[in-house]
Amino acid sequence: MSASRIRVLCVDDHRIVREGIALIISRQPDMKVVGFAATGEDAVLQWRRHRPDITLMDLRLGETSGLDAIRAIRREAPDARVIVLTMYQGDEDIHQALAAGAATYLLKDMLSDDLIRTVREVHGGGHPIGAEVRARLSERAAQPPLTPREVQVLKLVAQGHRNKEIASLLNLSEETVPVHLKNIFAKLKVNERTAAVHVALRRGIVHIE
Amino acid sequence: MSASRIRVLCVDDHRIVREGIALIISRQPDMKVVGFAATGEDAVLQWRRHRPDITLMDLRLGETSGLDAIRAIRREAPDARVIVLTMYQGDEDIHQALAAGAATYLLKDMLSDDLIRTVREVHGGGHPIGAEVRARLSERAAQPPLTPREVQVLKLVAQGHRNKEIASLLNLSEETVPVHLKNIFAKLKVNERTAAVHVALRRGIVHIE
DNA sequence: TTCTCAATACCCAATTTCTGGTAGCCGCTG
DNA sequence: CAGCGGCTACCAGAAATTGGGTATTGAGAA
Repeated sequence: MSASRIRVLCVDDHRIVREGIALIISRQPDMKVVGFAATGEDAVLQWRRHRPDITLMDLRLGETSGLDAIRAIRREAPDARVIVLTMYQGDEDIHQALAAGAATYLLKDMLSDDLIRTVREVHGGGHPIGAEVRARLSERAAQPPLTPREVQVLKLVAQGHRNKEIASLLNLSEETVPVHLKNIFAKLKVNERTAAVHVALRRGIVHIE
Repeated sequence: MSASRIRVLCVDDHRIVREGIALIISRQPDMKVVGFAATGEDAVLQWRRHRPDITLMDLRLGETSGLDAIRAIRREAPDARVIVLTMYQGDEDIHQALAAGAATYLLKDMLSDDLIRTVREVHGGGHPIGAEVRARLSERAAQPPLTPREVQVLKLVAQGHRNKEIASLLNLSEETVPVHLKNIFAKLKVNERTAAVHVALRRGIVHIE
């Protein structure tokens, strides 16, 4: 065994995918998989235990969020190198992940050779951002961002709540919810709640489940 | 090389996943991957070309649907053995896939050993249905099914269209759309359109993109 | 054939949502 | 400190949705 293999932690909520990616990594002479995790909490625990050189992280891990795991890991070790590897290509997903400290963002529709190359580049300190991901980021930069409160309201709308229920859930006056919605509609360039939910789902601003 | 390896066609729109699954399959002495496809159309073409013993098929292949591919393949060869391997666990997804002729339905959150075992069982003519999948199916059996027209209306609602727009898109009177919605609400046990969309997304009755 | 069901269309009342304002409070920043 | 943005609250009219009916047509099953 060579002296300095790149040690990889593999985080994905689908066992088959974890095993497949592990096989791809393990075939490389200069890499090895040192641990697995299926949830955000477990990812942080495994990271502490193994202190990997690279963490391959999916977002949306069942109940928990890979985003929170990235933040927790980077808080403990600001130079930790996390590569997001996911199927979600919403501009908000991408922005949030990179803002949380991910070194780069990969879509699962990529060749394993490119994954391998990216692991080496990030291990060497690089931040290689693909063309498609870059394009999504600049799209997002051109859009007005929603405030935290607006996102909160939008999530409840996406779950099918009425304005009255949302007001009650957030301890707001019944008159305030429509105000937030008005601003949300303007920012998302729609004029009704179902359309707002549709746009928000596609952009990764809110998620199902 | 042994005389009769199980010949597998691997259909998934994510290259990394395709390669990972192919590695898992190829490690088995009695199996080999004979082809790949990333879209529904390509799946049918590759199936014709290779006539595999087993097709591992994801649903939701970008634009196109794995469901249509299953139907097309089974129409050409009613004894073709297709295993659905996907992350979607909506009861409607499962029901549609099995109704289209899939031999079984696997969730990606499974061990590779179980995948391997299932491939052998299906190749031997079995229809092994997992406990979780079976549970979802019986859930669905207890629900009143939506009619084709109702699904059509619901999809347009999920895209953010108003009743007036839906009526226009489907060449209906403006008065007919609310009737369909009333029936949809009753069947999904909700009382507003956003809640209906939420339920429909979780159950796999409609999809985003 | 009779019966059921999907699909269509119309009516009406109640409720909710949408759209336009104005305005106060608070925390942060230049 | 002055200004800005985020969050809150209220008002009011217009538009859309929701929930209660009834009824016709056509296709397919009993």
